[in-house]
Order: sequence, then structure tokens, then C-alpha cells
Amino acid sequence: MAGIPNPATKRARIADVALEAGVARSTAALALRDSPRLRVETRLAVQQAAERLGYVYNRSAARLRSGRSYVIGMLVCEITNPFYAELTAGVQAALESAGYAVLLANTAESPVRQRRMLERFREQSVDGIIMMPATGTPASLLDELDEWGLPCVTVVRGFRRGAHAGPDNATGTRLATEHLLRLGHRDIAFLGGAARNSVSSGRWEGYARAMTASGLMPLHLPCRTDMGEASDFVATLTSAGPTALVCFNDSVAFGASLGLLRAGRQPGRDVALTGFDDIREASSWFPPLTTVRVAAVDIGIAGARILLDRIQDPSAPARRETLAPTLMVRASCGAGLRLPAARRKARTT
Amino acid sequence: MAGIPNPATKRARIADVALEAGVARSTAALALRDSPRLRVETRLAVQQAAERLGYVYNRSAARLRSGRSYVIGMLVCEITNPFYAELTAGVQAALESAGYAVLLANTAESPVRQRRMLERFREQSVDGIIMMPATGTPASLLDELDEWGLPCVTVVRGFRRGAHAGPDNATGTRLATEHLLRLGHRDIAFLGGAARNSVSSGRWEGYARAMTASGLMPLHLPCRTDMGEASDFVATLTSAGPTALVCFNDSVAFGASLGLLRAGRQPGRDVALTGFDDIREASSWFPPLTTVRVAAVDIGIAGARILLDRIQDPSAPARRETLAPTLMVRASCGAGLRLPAARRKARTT
DNA sequence: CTGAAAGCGCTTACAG
DNA sequence: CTGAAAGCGCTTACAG
Repeated sequence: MAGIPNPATKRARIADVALEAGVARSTAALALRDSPRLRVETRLAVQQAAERLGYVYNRSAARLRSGRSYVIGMLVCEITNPFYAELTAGVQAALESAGYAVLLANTAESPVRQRRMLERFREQSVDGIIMMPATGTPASLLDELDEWGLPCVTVVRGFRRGAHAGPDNATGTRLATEHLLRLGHRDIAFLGGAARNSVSSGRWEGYARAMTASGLMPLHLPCRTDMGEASDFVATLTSAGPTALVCFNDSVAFGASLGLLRAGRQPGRDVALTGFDDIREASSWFPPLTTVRVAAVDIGIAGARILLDRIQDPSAPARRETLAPTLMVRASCGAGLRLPAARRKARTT
Repeated sequence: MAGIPNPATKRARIADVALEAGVARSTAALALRDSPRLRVETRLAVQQAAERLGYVYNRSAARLRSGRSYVIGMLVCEITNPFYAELTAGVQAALESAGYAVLLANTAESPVRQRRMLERFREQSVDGIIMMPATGTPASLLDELDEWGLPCVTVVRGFRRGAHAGPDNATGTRLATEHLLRLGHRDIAFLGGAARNSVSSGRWEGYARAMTASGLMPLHLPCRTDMGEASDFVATLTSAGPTALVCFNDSVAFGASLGLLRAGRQPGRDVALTGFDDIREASSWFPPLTTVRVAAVDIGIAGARILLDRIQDPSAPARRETLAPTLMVRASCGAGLRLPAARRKARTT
């Protein structure tokens, strides 16, 4: 009895599997990784032996030797934002089906936490980083990651350079603004997007350009990306204020509609509203939200693919993918509803 | 020149740091882990040497030798649910400040995906698991994890046994129901919670008990935990229907209020509404949502602490923590608003 | 504190 | 396909 290892307490190693299957250790290793260099029957015999012994592949050991961990580090700027939550789910699913596990950190918009987590990811030897940079992150972070030899892709938010997947923000708000102009609105303001990052500036730009192209003055109503704050802000607006709001995103649009309700006004009738993102709740809102759609899951898939390619070939030039947005016309813009005639002006003044 | 390693391409190891600092390898290893067995000046000298060489601790190597990875696997049943997103952020923050990294997987309520991710976590040698089991997960999963030697804690959702941190669901809905009874409602229905899991049954139970204790028939209006579905359901309710809805959670309550609006009725006036969770949006809703609060972040902290203790001492009995809920009375329950006199009945009929 | 050594469980490279 | 060997970068244990 003495000296016989208890299989219940001692985990099997590849050597044990090889012994059980009656093959060499290197053969067993190849079989467990489904190498095509082996005959099918050998592979099966080894895999059945592994099954019998309850063998569990030890990726930590493989990682130490080969340098590949099959772990990706993901940095989310604010996971309680529903759009980023959807995006996180998308990225996670795409990476998972490629055989990777993902280390997740919520930076909550803190560059300090972001850096700390990046260092922790490095210690854990992740194969790459997928990130939505916290507001205030300098582009030089990309150079540091380069020095560390860590492939990286930014997603949604990004910098002028570096691998990236995200929506075409400017086109999105331009579509929304043009739609409102077509409905006869002139007093259109942009609500939200107070943070200084690529998303805010892109969305503002698309709106502002559409306005000036129609000879109208753009107006920025800045507030944080927060339903409560948007609601408070909009509740103070009077009937002398804008007749339409191009909102930074859906959460801000939701807040705006609640603020109108609070002030006894009707979203979609008294003030037209458009959002951005088309999160799941947008279509079931009342009134259903007119919004700019770029499927979070598509961004996630694109980002994951770019990163995986980059890990495969780190010397290839950084790829950038900009996803075309579409305007989902529903009811909150007042399309199909009647606007008070007094406030409605002809398109060609 | 030949033979001199390029520090930019070759990462420093502990041996290099020891050489640079002029100490033994084991001393350097101790210093880098802040061992109190070393003199402060030795520790500093080593740490400065590490800094100069750009040394990065290789946790994969340490993991292989010591068996500890400082990685926790987290299984979220549905990360796009705002409550679970908040909880995820809470758990992540608590674990992060304890020096852990967290591998996250969104199971999207699929037991199959859940199992696959659990196996992947095991290969990655996580130190423990924190999970919200997908609906339909058998309690026997706990035994399997036990056999694997993987400490585990369930959070929010759980089983009759095993380490757990979660809200007192029954007390929560009881508080909400009693509040509505006190406001004079008799026709109170329970909306949502169609899934068969510990949370649904607990919340239904608290409501049902409070009803029967008042001699009233409990009524279940089942729908999925989804704003759109709740909205559709409630939009079909007529004035002959219930005067108050105890909603499974805040998302369902949000959906209910949008459904009422859609049907031209006023949430909080025509039908009283209560939620559960008190997610961030609840207080900025219109009307502000009366709801049962158990801070997601507190559950996250409790769950993390239980898991960490369990990792420290796996033989200790499984701890279970039930967090007491509080009722946040706001406006959606109609407190302070006038109910249509015809539908209001005295408390003591 | 030092120093020499073994070992965690893989992968890799190579001669046969 | 086999077999023997080296090595990834740590931790651990121990004699000094």
C-alpha cells in the first residue's frame, strides 16, 4: 500500500496519462492537443486514458514553457453602463469561442486603477489587452504597451492611432440630426457628452456639422453620462428651450425623457429625442427610442478578431475598423406624432 | 558585444535582480514579496534594483511552484442585467484590493456554457470560484467543485447549502407588500420571477406570506426578467386588474411603469409599483421607484470575503451570509399621491 | 541573511 | 511515433 499515490488527492500529469495509454510522454502531449501528426486511434486512446484518470490540463505549466497563456486582459471603463455591459458580454463570448479566458477589470474611469490593473495583467502574462480607455488616458499608454510587448486593441473609445474597433460616431449623430432637421426642427441641442474622449468629440462633431451645414448654431448642453443627471438637467428646460435633443447615448436619452415627464411634458411630442447605442431597453421604452444603432456584439467580435490577429502576427500594421451606424426610427423623435404647429417651421426657411 | 543580452528584448528574472542588488537569489525573492524577515534597507535595495532592470514578477512561474494563482473565476448569469453588472463591479473591486485578478465569464443563463467555463477556469488553476448559478443548475455542482478541490461561493442566487452571500429575498418582498397593504391596497399581484431559482422562489414567498397573513389571495403574474416583456404584459392590464404590483426587481418595475404609460395610465397613481434591488437608476426614475434595497456592492464584498476565507481555510464550515434589506419608500408606490377613491378600500374591511 | 539544489508540469527540439 | 533531456522562472527547504 505504502507509496501508492492516491488518485483522489494527487492530480494526474501527462506522464501518468502516457503510462495509462501505453505511449510516450511526448505522444500523449501531442494527442491531448489534438495534433494532426498522430493517428486517430492513438489520439483517441490517449484521450480515453486521460478521461479515466480525470486528467486536467495544467495551463500554468504550459504557459511557463511556451509563453502563451490563452488569457486576455480586458479593461472596461464603466461596466454598470448598459452599453459597455453588452459590449463586455460580446467580447467575452467572441474570445471564449476562440479558446481564451478573459481577465476583467472595471476601471470605473480611473486612470490610476487602469494602470494598476494593467500591471497586474502583465504579471499574469496575458496574451493581449482589449480596452476601453478611461477618460483622461494619454495616447502614450499605447507606446508603453508596445514596449512591454503586449498586443492591444482599443474598442469603442480609442486614440488617433493603434488597433481599434468602434462605431462611426460622427456619422451616427449626423444621421440623427439630419432626421430631426427633416422633421422640421431648428432648435436642436446636443445633450451630454461632457467627458473629454474620442466618443464625446466624435458625436458632438457629427451633430455640429449637420447643424452648421443647415445654417444653424450648434448648442451643447453638457451633462455626465448618467440618467439621473440628464433627468435633472432636462427637467429645468422650459418651452422656450430646444424642441429636439440629440442625446449622447441611450442612457442620457432615457434620463431626458424622465426629466420631461417630471416637468409635465411629453417626450416625443413636446420635445423630440434621439439616443445612441440602441441598447436592449431602447425599443421597449415609452415612447420607443429613436436611436443610432451599432450592435455592441459586432464591435465586440471585431475587436476580438483584430486582437487575435495581432497576437498571431505582432508586426503587422495596426488595423482599425469603423462600423457604420444605422438610424433606428421609432417614436421618441416624434416621427408620426404631431408637433405643436407654432413651434414647427418649414424646412426651407 | 556578442553574448550580451539586450535588456529591451530579454526580461529580467529574479536572479538578475539579485545580481544587480548584490544579494542572494532567495533574498531577492523574499525582498520582492515584502518579507518582514529582511532588513528594510535590504528590501529597498532589491526593490530599487528591480526597478532599474524593469523587472516584472512572473506569476505563472510562481503559480506552478506554489499552486496559488491569485486569480478567481467569476461566473455571472447575465451581465447585461444592471443589478448583476453592479454586483460584478463590486466583487471585482473587493477582490482587486485583496490582490486578486478575476477571470470573468458571462454564462447568459446557459448551464452548458457555465460548465465549459468552469472547466476552463480549472485548467487556468484559479484559486476559487464566485458564481451566480445559471437557472437550472443542480446543487450537485457544489459536490463536483468540492471534488475538484475548488473553493466556491454563490452570490445572490444559491442553493440550500454551500458558502453563500445574498439578500434576504423573502423579507424584502414582505416589506414591500406590507407597505402596499398599509397604503390600503388589496388587489396586489406579484409581477415577474418566472425563472425557477432561489431568488424567484424567495421573493414570491415573502409576498405570498404577507398576502395570506392578511387573508388575501396571492396572485402571480409571471414574466421574464426583461423590461420589454414586463412592459408588454402590463400594457394589457385593465383598470379591473390589480391596483398594485410587487415587481420581481427594478428592471421589471421599470418595464411595468412604461407599460402603464403606454396604456395611458399613470404609474404611482393608477397602479402602485415596487421594485427590488435599488439599482442606480431607481431613484432617478419617474416617478422615483419605491424599492427594496440591498446594496450590490455589499453583497460583492461579503461574497469576496467569504471566498477568501475559504481559500485560506478550506476545511472550515461553509459560511452563509444573508443581508437584511430595507424598503426605500419613494413615489412609485403612490405614498403621498392620491389614489382614486373608488378603488381604495379601508385597511380593516 | 547566503548558497546550492530540487521541483512544479508542461513544451520544445532532436536523434532514432 | 519513441525516448531521454533541457528549460521556462519561480518557491521551498535546508544547511551554514
